[in-house]
Amino acid sequence: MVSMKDISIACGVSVATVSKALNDHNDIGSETKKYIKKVADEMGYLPNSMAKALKTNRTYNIGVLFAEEAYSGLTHDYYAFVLDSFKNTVEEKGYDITFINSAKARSERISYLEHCRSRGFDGIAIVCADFYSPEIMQLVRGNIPTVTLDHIFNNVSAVMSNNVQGMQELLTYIYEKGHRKIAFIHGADSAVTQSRLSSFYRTAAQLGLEIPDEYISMAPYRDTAATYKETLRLLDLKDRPTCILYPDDFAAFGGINAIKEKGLRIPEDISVAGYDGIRIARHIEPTLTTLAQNTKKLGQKAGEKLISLIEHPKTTLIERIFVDGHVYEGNSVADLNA
Amino acid sequence: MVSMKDISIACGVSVATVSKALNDHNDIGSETKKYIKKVADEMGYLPNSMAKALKTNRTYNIGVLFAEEAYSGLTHDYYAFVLDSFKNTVEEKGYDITFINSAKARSERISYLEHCRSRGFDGIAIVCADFYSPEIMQLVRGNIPTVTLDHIFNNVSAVMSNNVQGMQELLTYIYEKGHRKIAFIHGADSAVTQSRLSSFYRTAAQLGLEIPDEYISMAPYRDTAATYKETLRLLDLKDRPTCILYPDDFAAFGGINAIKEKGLRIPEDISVAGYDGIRIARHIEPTLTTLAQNTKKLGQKAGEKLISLIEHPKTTLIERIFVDGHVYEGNSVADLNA
DNA sequence: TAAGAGTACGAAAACGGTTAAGTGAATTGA
DNA sequence: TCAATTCACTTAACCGTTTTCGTACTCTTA
Repeated sequence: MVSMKDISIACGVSVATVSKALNDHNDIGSETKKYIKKVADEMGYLPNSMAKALKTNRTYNIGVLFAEEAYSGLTHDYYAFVLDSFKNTVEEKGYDITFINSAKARSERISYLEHCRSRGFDGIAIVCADFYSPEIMQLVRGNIPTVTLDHIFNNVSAVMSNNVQGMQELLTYIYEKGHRKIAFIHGADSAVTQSRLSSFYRTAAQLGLEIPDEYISMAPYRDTAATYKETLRLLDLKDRPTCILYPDDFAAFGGINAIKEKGLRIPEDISVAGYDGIRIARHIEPTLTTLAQNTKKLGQKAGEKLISLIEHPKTTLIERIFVDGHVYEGNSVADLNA
Repeated sequence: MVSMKDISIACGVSVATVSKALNDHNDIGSETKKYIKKVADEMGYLPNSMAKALKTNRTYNIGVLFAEEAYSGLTHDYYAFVLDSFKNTVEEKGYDITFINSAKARSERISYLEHCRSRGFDGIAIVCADFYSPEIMQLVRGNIPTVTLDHIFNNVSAVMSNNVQGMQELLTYIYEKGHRKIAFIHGADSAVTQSRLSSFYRTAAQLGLEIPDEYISMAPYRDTAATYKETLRLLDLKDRPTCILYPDDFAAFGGINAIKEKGLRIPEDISVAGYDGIRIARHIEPTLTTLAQNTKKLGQKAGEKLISLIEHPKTTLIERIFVDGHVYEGNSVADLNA
C-alpha cells in the first residue's frame, strides 16, 4: 500500500505537507496542493483508516446491534428494511456500518459495550435487541452516541414507529368500513405492544366501540400457530367479530389459514388486517390490509439523528422521533357500508 | 480509555512487558503475567483495535458486499439468511462484519476495492451484486482473500447453492408424483438461471419427459406481475401443464394469484412449485412445495472458507463448494398417482 | 570457576497518519 | 528601510500497539 511517506518522497516534500495538502488545509500553496494530489492519485494512494482513526479518535464507523435471536433480526422484513435505509443514509455521509456482537475469538466473550469501545465506533444504533438485558443497559450507559429503534431509554435518542397513530388510523379505517365488532390479537408484552393496545382501546372508546374482553387475546409476534389457534377461538364465539386484527402481517397468515379451513371467505365472511406492511402481503390474494410502517423514514431518521449526535454532540438534543405509518389498503377488509 | 501505558505505570513495568503479558508471550514470568492481567482487568482495559490493526496489518474485519439495487439485497429472505449464518460463523472466530460500499463523504465516490483497501478488510464476501460490473471485476482482482456466493470467478473461491442438484431433485419429486406435463417459468439470464434451466432440461430428458417449447418462458426473479402474466398464458394453452415451476417462491405468488382468479384450485386443478424456501411459503395455504436452499450451510461454508483463506493463504485452495438443497414438501403439488 | 545457556524484562523503532509549533523567505506597512 | 506580517513549508511529537534486539541476571556444566 502506498502511504503518505511514499508520496512525500515522490514529491520532494514532507509528509506533513502531503497530509495537509490532501486534507485541503489552507497553509499549503495551491500549486503544491494540486501537484501532490495529482501524484497521490497517480500512485493510487488511499488513506489508511486505522492510522487516521488512531490519531483522530474518529473511525467513521457505526455499530449496529441486531438481536441474535432466531428469526427476529436480519431476517425480519421490518428490521431488514429499516437497516437498509439506515445503511444508505449513513453511508451517504461517509460512515460505514459494522455489526456489534459479543463473540471475541473462541476464548472469552466480551460485552457489547466492550466490543464497541474496542472498535472505537463513533456511534451505535440499537435496532433490535432484548432491551431489558443488563448488557443492553450497560451499552446505552456507555456514553457513546446512541439511537435506539422502537424503544425508549433515558438520555438516549429514539426513533419510534408511531404505534399510537398507526393503530388509531388502522382501527378508524376499519370502523369507517362499517365494522363494529373488531377483535384484536395483540403481540407479546413489550413497549410496542403496549402502545398499540392502549391506542386500540382509546380509539375504540372514541369511536364508541364496545370491545368485549373475549375479543382481545395474545399471540406472540410472527407465531402463526398461535394466531391460528386464537382465530379458531374467535370464530367459535357466539358473537363472532366481523374483523380480526393480528399482531403482525406474518402472524396474520396463521389466522387466514384458520379462516380458510373453516370454509370462510376473506373478506366476504370475515375481514382481517395485519400490521407491518411486509412485501409479500401485497402479492397474495386477498392482498392484506395492514398498517404499513414507514421503514424508509425510520432508518433515515435514525441515521440522521445519530450522525448529528456524533458530529454536534453539544447542540443536538436527545429526542424521540415518531414516524407515522399509513394504512395499506388491501382487500382483506370488507366494506360493510356497501 | 485506559491504554497499555496506563497499565504499565500501574504495574511498574514497561508497555512492552504489558503487551507481551496480555498476549501470552512466553518470555514473561508467570507471576508478572498474572499480575498484569489482573490489573488490566481491574482497570477495564480494552485493546485499541485500530492501533493493533495498524501495527499488525490485521483488522479482524470482513467486508461484505450487498447489492444496492432495490429489494434484492438485505431485504431478500435468501440473502438475509445467508448473511445471518455467515455473520454468526465469522463472529465466532473473532471477526467483525462491515458492509462494503462506494459512498465516501459527500464529495467523491470511491470504488469498492478502494473502500476495502482503505478499511483494511482481511477478507471480503461478495454475497449479492452485479457480478458483471467493472467495479466487481476490479474488486475480485484486488488480491484480498475473497469468497463469492452463487457466482464463479477465476481464482476466487465460491460457495454455490447447488442448482443442478436442486432442480433435478425438485423435478424428480414432481415426476414421481405422477406429473408429466411440467412447465418452467425461469428467471432472467444469469449463471444461476443457466444452471437451473440446463438441469431442468437434462433431468427431463433422463426422465423421458417431453417439454414443449411453450412450456418454457421467462419472468424476472421476484416479479409477480410477470409470473402472473406468464401463468395466464400457460393456463390458456390447449395442452395445459399439470404443474408449473416458478423462478422463486416470491414470484410464485404471482402465478398462484392468476390460478385462483381463473377459479382453479391448487393442487387439485393445477400444481405449482417454487424455489428458495422462504419462510412465508410454509405458513400459507396451500403450503408451497419448493426447493429449500440450505442458507445456513451456505453462509457457514462461505465464512469458514474465507477465514481459512485469510489465515492459511498458502495451504488453502481456491475451490467451489456446492451446497445441496432439499425439496420442501408442501401441499401445492398434487399426487397424481393416488 | 568461567563459559554458555536460559530467563525475564526493557528500550526503541515502527505502523501511517495529524497537528501544534517553528522557520526562513517574501511581502507589507509606516 | 526595517520591523512586523504573512506565506508555505518542515520538524517533531503523538495516537496505542507490536516486535526486534539488547541486557542483566541466574543457572548449568565441563
